[in-house]
Amino acid sequence: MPATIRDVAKVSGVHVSTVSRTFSAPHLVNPSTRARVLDCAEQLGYRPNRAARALITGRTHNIGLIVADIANPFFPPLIKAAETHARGRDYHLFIADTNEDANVEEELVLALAKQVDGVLLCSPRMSNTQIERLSRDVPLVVVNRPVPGLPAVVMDHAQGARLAIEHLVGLGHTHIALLGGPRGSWTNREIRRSATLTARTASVELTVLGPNPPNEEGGSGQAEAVIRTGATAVLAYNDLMAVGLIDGLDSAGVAVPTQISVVGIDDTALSRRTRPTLTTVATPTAAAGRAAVDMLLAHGDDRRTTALVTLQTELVIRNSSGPAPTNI
Amino acid sequence: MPATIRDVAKVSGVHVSTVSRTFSAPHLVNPSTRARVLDCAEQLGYRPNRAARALITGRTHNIGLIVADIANPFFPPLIKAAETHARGRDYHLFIADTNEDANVEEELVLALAKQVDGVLLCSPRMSNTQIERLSRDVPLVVVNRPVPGLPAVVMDHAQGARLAIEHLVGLGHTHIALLGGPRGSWTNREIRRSATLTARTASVELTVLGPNPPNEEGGSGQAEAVIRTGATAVLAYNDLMAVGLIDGLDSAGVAVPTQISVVGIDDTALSRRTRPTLTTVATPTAAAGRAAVDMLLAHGDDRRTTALVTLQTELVIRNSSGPAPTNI
DNA sequence: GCCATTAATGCAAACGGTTGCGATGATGTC
DNA sequence: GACATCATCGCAACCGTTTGCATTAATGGC
Repeated sequence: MPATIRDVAKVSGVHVSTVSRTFSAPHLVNPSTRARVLDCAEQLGYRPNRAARALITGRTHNIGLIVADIANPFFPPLIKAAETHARGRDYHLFIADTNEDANVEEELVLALAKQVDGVLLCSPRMSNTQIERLSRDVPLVVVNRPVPGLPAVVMDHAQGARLAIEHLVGLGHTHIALLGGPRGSWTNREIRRSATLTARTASVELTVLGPNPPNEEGGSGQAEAVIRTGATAVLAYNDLMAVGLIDGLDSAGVAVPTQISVVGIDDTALSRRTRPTLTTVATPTAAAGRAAVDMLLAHGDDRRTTALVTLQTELVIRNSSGPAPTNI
Repeated sequence: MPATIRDVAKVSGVHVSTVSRTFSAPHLVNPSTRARVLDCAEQLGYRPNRAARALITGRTHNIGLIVADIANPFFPPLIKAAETHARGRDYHLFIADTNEDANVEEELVLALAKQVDGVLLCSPRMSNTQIERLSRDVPLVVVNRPVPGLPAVVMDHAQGARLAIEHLVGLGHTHIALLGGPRGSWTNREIRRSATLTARTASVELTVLGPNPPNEEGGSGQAEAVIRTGATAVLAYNDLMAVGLIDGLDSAGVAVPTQISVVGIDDTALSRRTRPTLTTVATPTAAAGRAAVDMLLAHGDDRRTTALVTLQTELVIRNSSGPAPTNI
């Protein structure tokens, strides 16, 4: 029913190849016939079928984007940026949600492989081995985790953790708790490593808690444990946990930030909306989305590259952190 | 490089059509040869190219999903539900963000048309006429707005507004303000109509403000105006505006809910995280996503159908609403 | 033992485009 | 005016798959 290239050819009285070239190689066709063809195409409402085109060119002009959980407020800004950026380059985005399941993840990459020119793997749960195997089927760019031999874009969490700890030290805190995230998370290891180092350098005590699930329950459930440590400040694995922790402290009658300061990571939209508003480490999620698209489009078909883009983080000071309470 | 149907045919010593049938019509091929073919396919890592298949079958097994703004917390749960539901039926989702732009919206539908079996249009900004025209190019299901002659799934906002107003009346409020949303929004009209009717029936005063942008600024910016109305309770167009309004009231030194009660609409994840937690009308977004996918898959190719699914809403009482302040 | 069925497979034409090659005519150069 | 060059366009094969039809062999009924 929809007009094909043959319909346009018939109406405009030229061969299909000429119509094809009018769209994909305009400089090869005479301006006057090109005008005529375009006119007929317009008339018939013709639009090239990109899937058919992809069959022979090998380029679909589609990009796959796989995330663990769309509903996690960390991802939408990244997705939005990637989508807009890709569309500006005439690419469309396939988006899939794995529900944090590594098997679903693998299946999705395989299913998408033929329909896209590459896949953006955000915070993958698969093993490095699995990921490397998949990279033979389709170009991959990993986001939020470095995978040896594959292009990746990561946030400088080491820097972020350092900034956060230094901020707290500057406020006079001498005992800080680190509310760790999920086991096996590269980000978590980075934060821990950097926080430990920074605390040691500043000669303050650091107590590490975890692993914990990276959501609100993972924060609220650890409120008691945090209080028991005796720390006067906490750095949480992400904003969700920080917010949950504030809730838990609130329920336990502990005031934030007067009694305990709390710092999150990610600067999700959430952090501006809570009471108190959340001091947090801003990770450039939108920039990460754009960078990932760029890397994919740049590398084209040479799958194996060691390119690693590290994006800087930034401390955003709001109301959940304050001076250490003075001992009486 | 990736194995094609011909490679499998060559290795297993049968014709390509037999290989094809092993996958798309297994009952037509001898069990023993089928086993052999499957074996070879497995060996070669063969997976059917869905785009090539679509070229001849006409079914891509892809669904387009177009939203105005992925970052709006209303959408992710809807997207997630639609994606999971679709994948369970062996469909994948193309997702695109229009940045609230009607032209981008139209362009996207056209661009996606050939690559999908249908498009889910969420809260479209286009005119009915535009939408109807597009429905000739690709099957459409509209979400969050009824379009005559097209399948649609909407929330029962009239019911929601009634529940909210009745809740406030029950708390003793006699003057309520309605913080309206964007001009041209069907949802907004529904809410206004129902709120007005309910208020009249209960003999309480209702002051309508707006139109306003449907975000936090649209709420915080109207705080002064709300105070001037003298109302002791407010129903906002959505949670985002409600949260913004609470912020604005807070800055103006007005306490929620002791001086003014605030009720939102949508029950986004946000509403549980703010202080005070937000009383709101829950709209079943996940169910809407699933219903939309079902309608699209059910109607198949008979484009024009008048099916309209209306989903029930529910009042969720939290801490931003309370008894009307007693006059001294 | 013959004929009608049926199961299993091969053949080849599609689907909607792209692209290397060759044909044609026009142009420029001397 | 002959020849090389070049712009323009048609021809046909091809991308990976499906599918109606033809072919073959095996089966069943009598």
